[in-house]
Amino acid sequence: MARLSFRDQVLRVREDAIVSSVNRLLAEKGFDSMTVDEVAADVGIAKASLYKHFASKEALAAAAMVRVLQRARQAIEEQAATADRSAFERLRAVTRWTLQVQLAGEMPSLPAQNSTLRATLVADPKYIDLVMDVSEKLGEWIVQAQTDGALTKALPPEVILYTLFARACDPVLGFLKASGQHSDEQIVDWVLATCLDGLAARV
Amino acid sequence: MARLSFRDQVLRVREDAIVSSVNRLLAEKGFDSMTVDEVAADVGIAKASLYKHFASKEALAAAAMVRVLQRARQAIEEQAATADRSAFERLRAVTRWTLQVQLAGEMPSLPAQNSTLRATLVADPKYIDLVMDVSEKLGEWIVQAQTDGALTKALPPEVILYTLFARACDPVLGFLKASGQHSDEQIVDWVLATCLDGLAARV
DNA sequence: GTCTATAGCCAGATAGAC
DNA sequence: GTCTATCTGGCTATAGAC
Repeated sequence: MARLSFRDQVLRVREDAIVSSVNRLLAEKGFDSMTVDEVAADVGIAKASLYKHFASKEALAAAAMVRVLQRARQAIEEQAATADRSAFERLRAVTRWTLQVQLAGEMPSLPAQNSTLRATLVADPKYIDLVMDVSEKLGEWIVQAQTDGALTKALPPEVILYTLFARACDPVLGFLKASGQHSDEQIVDWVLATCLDGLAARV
Repeated sequence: MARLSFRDQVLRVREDAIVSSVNRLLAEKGFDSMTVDEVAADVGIAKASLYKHFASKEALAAAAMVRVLQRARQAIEEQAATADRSAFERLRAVTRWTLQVQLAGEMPSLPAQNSTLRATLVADPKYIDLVMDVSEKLGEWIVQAQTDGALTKALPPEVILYTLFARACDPVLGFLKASGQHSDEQIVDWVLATCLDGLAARV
């Protein structure tokens, strides 16, 4: 990690505040409903200043995605560092982390259809590298857990990986939270159970 | 069903064509990205004519939701009419129907956060009645299937109902279809399996 | 009820002074 | 790099002739 000048440190801190606001607003309202004016107001700077840091609204969203993927990779590495834990248990822990982040309103949600947004994302090497890195590490655990007999062998690893990724935007969490009758931990436990154990009774 | 004059029949057919276009565009691009200009062009009439039929863009979306809910209720009633079928089998059939509709690009997708859209929906008695009707019928089957021992008793019926509803916007279907390596039936079978059987191995 | 033309608004992005 | 002020385009919705 290169030493940063004081100037650059200030800049880093400011950009971090911007990404935090974007992350929260993306989780709250989604990409289309979020406006750059809101972001600027939330950070407390002028809109034109925002554009000195990020080239476009899409670039703001990409930065938020990079940050949440960095957090995900960190969560994965923490699991990788644990001893005496099976691949299945590690996958379960990372999935639980994902659900907790979403329930806490810290998971940015992007529309899968927006083409200019997708173009910005795939043109961002940081984003691409992180997605591939996270996919690869989870993919290894999935194969291992299938070998261990903990995960079903009836599904291809690809399907399992996508199903775990999709927990980041599972609407059931929001439904249950909106009902206001359950604790966050209870909600996470239930959704984790639907994902891993399924709805059909286990004999 | 009241007899309709020829004039009203023409009108009915035209509005049906409008709702079809809205339904497809909502499935394709989502509510925010869909423009009223596109809808008018797709139907082949002027935008001002559209507004003679529907008061707003939100009203268009509500009409599409009502239609897909009517289709859902019909699918439920077809299951209810079958003999020698358990509640669990009926739920599985309806869930399969939902996944097929989504994979076929016929499931309108609306942002859960948009407040003016939500206001239009909850102000529409047709929409509300259909949601309650569908929920009630599925809820009865869920309780029955739990009593039969086919669905897990570890989850409240509410959680199971939401989880089934969420299959209407499961992104895994689109991911797998985008990979282009699997048939639609294969994709539906896999996602249905993740939902009902879960990812963990069954002993 | 259909059309053309346009009003009115809002959001993304920029100009230019400091 | 920060600001104020503005441009530009696109979108919802409507006016008004036929």
